[in-house]
Amino acid sequence: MSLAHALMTSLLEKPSSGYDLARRFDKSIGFFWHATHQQIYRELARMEKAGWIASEAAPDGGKTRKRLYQVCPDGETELRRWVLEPTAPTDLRDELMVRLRADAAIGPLGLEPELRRRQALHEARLAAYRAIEQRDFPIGRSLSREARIQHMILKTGIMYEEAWARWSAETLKLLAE
Amino acid sequence: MSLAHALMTSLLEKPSSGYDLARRFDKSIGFFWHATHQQIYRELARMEKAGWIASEAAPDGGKTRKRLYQVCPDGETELRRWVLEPTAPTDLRDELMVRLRADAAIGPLGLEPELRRRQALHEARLAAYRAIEQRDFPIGRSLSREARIQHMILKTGIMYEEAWARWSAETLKLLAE
DNA sequence: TGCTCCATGTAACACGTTACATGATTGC
DNA sequence: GCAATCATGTAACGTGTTACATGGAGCA
Repeated sequence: MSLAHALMTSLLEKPSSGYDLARRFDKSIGFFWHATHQQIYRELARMEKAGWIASEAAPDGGKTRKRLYQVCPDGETELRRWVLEPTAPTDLRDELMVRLRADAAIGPLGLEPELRRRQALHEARLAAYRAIEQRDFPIGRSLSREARIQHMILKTGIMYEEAWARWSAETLKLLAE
Repeated sequence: MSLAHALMTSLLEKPSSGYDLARRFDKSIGFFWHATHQQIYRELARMEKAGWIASEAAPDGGKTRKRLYQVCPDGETELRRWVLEPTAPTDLRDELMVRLRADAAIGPLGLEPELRRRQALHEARLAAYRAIEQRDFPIGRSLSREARIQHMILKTGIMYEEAWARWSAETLKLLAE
């Protein structure tokens, strides 16, 4: 269970509603970790029951049903404990790899359009990340420790999309041979 | 549902038992896509019920309970259909990223040992993949289309582990600042 | 009035993990 | 005889996805 900890990390920086979390889930985490609102509401309910977070009606005079969540001391203790647990690396596990392998076994089946689509998709994301990088981490500005780590996380997303875009191009070349 | 299609791809190349599939799940897929034997047995049962695969007792004279599965025409039809479906890219979603983000918010918490552990882990995998590459795809040998695609998939795994090893090193440097 | 967005939720299901169980074969 | 490995399975649970539902607020 790690969605809970990801949400607490977001809430630590800014108390938010489930709806807000669902939409952004926090800039530098949400870019590469999507969660549906159902998942988030369910998890928030569990966390509140466990005493990790607490909620109050949003300060809008009861106009909306919005609830603001924030992290309790127990939640931060739990987060500190969890951070130092060992992690298992995430598998690659991209379906395109399986399709490619199937194409090798019984193909050629015409994967080129899909590869071009994927390449465009990764390049679009790459452009979006780079725009954010220029906006939030301009060159030559000295940054706090926190900002430097956040920048590192964004750069990881950039590296990831670069790698997939390059991979798509290379694989297209291979299929064209 | 894509485990089914991954399994069929493996079975197309070599009819196998659930046990065999669980152990190797096929070289160039299994390296970066792990599945437990329970998942595989459950999936094989479903696929047989759907008429995608068929099984027979292994030709060992009933000595073991081993069953050999192979792909039926309906299964191959389904696989061909599935291969051309559009794919969604896999999220990065590595827990280390969340831990790092939490460290930025409430840290420093001492993530260095974990990062060194992860770096060593990725480098070990990298070495294993490279050994396989040298064994199965020696330089200067001309390869079939199928082998070239399989080589591409292995190289993807190599790129992936390289990227994570490099990332670990860079992040360690950042935390040491 | 009707549309879109805000904001939260229930229910059912698919997929993945962990624990436990069973019995046969192989090797020391 | 005992342990390890082969080979298959059941059960329970945790996480993630999809469909559907509800009602208020803001705007043309």
